[in-house]
Amino acid sequence: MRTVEPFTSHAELRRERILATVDSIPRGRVSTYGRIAAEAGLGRGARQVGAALRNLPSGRGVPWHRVLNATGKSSVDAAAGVARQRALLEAEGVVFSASGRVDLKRFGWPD
DNA sequence: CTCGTGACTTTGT
DNA sequence: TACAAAGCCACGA
Repeated sequence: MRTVEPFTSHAELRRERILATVDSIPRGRVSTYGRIAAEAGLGRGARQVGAALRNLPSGRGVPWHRVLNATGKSSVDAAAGVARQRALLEAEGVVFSASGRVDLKRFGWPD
């Protein structure tokens, strides 16, 4: 069969690379929007990473919860969302400080 | 082309 | 540690 790539916009390719990178974060580790952007070859496109995760197609199994901001905190707005993200990470062994932050020196990825 | 927006980041108090 | 301001970047009105 001829994998005829029916039209893949530049924006779509970029999004795929972002999701692929997020998907490569090991279980029990976390990364940041900025790092993901760099890893995916977006330079300073941290906000683009956030945008990609914001409208995630449910059920694709992307470990969105392993992405935190540069200070090690959740950037998800709704309190319920923050709690869900934290629960998922704690279930993998990630530890949160009293101020609700994750030590990136210890759980950050890539090392 | 200019403006406003946003799961961001860096810098300066 | 916390907050504000400015920087940054793709998008869409």
